[in-house]
Amino acid sequence: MPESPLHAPILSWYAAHQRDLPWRRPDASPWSVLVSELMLQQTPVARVLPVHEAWLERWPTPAALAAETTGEAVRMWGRLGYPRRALRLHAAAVAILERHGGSVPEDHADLLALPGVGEYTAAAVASFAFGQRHAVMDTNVRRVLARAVTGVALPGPSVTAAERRLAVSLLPDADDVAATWAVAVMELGALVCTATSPACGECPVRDRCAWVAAGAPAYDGPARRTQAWDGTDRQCRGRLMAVLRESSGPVHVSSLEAAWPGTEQRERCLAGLLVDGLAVRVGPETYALP
DNA sequence: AATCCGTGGAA
DNA sequence: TTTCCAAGGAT
Repeated sequence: MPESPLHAPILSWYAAHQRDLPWRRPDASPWSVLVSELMLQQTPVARVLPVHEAWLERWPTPAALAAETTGEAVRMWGRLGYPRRALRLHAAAVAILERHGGSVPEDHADLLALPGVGEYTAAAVASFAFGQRHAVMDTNVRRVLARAVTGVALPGPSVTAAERRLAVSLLPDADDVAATWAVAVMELGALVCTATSPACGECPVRDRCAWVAAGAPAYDGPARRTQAWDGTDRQCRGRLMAVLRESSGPVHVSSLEAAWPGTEQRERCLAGLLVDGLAVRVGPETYALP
């Protein structure tokens, strides 16, 4: 289906309201786009901006990053969260160098094969960096389509086949238009059709929105489990990683003990960090970034 | 398929 | 203060 009544209003809205983000500029490299996508996984734009800028300045190409240790990548990652993404980005740089001569691949399947690149990120890079026609399904797009087309407040916990069919059916025919459509719907979800308090008064398709037409009914799908935090392994790992990150060299176990009092959990989490490659043991009682 | 994996700002 | 959640991926 080439034409939908949603297309023109959303494309016009995007042309007028899009944010000026570094990875969207005309001179942004595919590498810049790929780095941004890894950083933006589960992480707000505002926190990504400064790290992305420093990252691209230090490592302007995949080859430059591939020449570094993984520890430097983890350190530069800073407090973005989910530091395994830094390892994956480094591994992706190595793979790009080895398999693609140092250039970010254009092919969706090649992108998907890179560490840290799943279905969403592969489609996003292929679309945003190379102007291809793909269904780019992130949480923003899913929410916009759930409301505007399906008429429900929020999408379910995982992408369904029906959602994917819907997204594909809405793709404009032309590659370049489809690529702009993808980023436009995403931007609408990020700026207007937000999760908690959507600004329907500013929405270009409010008069066509199935959810608004239905009276904006509350979410009634399966319960969305909220992640626990206090006392979890994730919190413990975060504390340990912060100690390693903030030290210029190896740290003694006493520093790690000071960061997390529970011995059993601390040792389990430290072992996990070693397995993940986020930390290394450099002496009988000292640890460091890899 | 369900769980795990960080962080910090905003409501 | 507590809760929610922000351009997901790997297992």
